[in-house]
Amino acid sequence: MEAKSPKRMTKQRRIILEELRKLTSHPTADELYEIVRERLPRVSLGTVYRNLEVLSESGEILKLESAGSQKRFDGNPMDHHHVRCMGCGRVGDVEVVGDATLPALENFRCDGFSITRGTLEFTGLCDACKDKLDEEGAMPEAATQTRQ
Amino acid sequence: MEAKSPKRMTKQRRIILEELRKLTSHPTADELYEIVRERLPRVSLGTVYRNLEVLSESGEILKLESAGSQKRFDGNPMDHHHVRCMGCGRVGDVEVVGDATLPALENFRCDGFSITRGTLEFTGLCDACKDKLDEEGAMPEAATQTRQ
DNA sequence: GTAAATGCAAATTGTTTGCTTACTG
DNA sequence: CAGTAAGCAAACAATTTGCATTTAC
Repeated sequence: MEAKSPKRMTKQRRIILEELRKLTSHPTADELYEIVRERLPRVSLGTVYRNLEVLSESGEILKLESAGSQKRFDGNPMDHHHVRCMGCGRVGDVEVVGDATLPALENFRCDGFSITRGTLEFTGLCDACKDKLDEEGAMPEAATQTRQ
Repeated sequence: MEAKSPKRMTKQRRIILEELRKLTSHPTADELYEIVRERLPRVSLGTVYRNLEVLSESGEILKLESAGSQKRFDGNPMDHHHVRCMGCGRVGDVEVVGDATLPALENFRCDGFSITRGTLEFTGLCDACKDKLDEEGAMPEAATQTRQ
C-alpha cells in the first residue's frame, strides 16, 4: 500500500524532505514552509503541500492527519507512537519503556473496522501549555481551548 | 480541568445533546446539524458548533480533534478507545477484549509532554473503504487518500 | 431584567486546484 | 523534448465570529 518512490527529485522536494528530516517537532505545513523559505525564498506554500503529499504517499514521511485541526508531518516514516498536546496541538514522539508491551491487535475489537496499524496517539499536555495552565491557577473561564 | 455545567439549557442545546447521545457514529458537526434540523428546522450550523464546543468543555461530550480533517463528536464522555478509518475519516469505538491490559502510562516516555489520557486512537480501515479498495484491485495510483 | 444564546452572514483559516512556465531525466 | 513540478492566485471547505434579536433563569 505504499513505498513507490516519487517521480522526480526536484530541488524543492529534496530540500523540503531534508528540512523535515532535521526536525523532531512534527511541523505543520506552514511551519515547514517558513523553514524551507530560508533556503528557497521563492518557494510557494502550495509546493510545500504538494510535496508533503507526494512524499507521504511514497512512504518517505508520515502525514499525521490525526493531529488536530492542522495536519502535521513526521520525517521519520517508521511506525511509532505520538502524543498530541490538547492545549496547542503540538505532537511529540512516544517510546515504550521498561518491559511493557502492547497487547496484540487481536485484543482490540471494533465492529465494522479493521485495525491496520498499531500506532497509537495519546492525549496529553506539552510543558508550555502545562505551565500556562498552572500560572492561570483557577483558570478564568474557557482557558483550555485548542489553538495552534 | 472539566465538568462545569453549561450555563443555560436552551432547547437547541438540549436537542443537540439528545441527538448526539442517540448516535454511536461519532458524527461531524454538519452531520449532526442535518439530524438536528429535523427537530429544529431553523437551527443554524453556527449554533451546532457553538454548542458542541460548550458541551465538550463541560465534559458532557467528547470532541475528537484527532479525527482527521473534520472534527468528530462523541456523545459518550467516558474514556474509551477509537479507530479512525484512513480511507474516509469515520471513527469507531474500540474495546479491549480477552485478558489484555494496556501498560500503565508510566511505561510511555515522551520528552516535553505529559500524557494525561490513556485513550488511544488506532488507524484502520472501515468495511466500506476496505471493500472499495478490494474492488479497485491493484488500485490505480493514489486511491488511498483521505476524503470524507 | 439581564446575561447568555440564537440565527444569519461575513470573516478566517487551512488546504487544494487550475493554469502557465520552468526544469528534470 | 516530454512530461512532471513549480509558482502564483483563485477556489474550497471547515470552523469561527460580529451583531442584532430572542430567551432562559
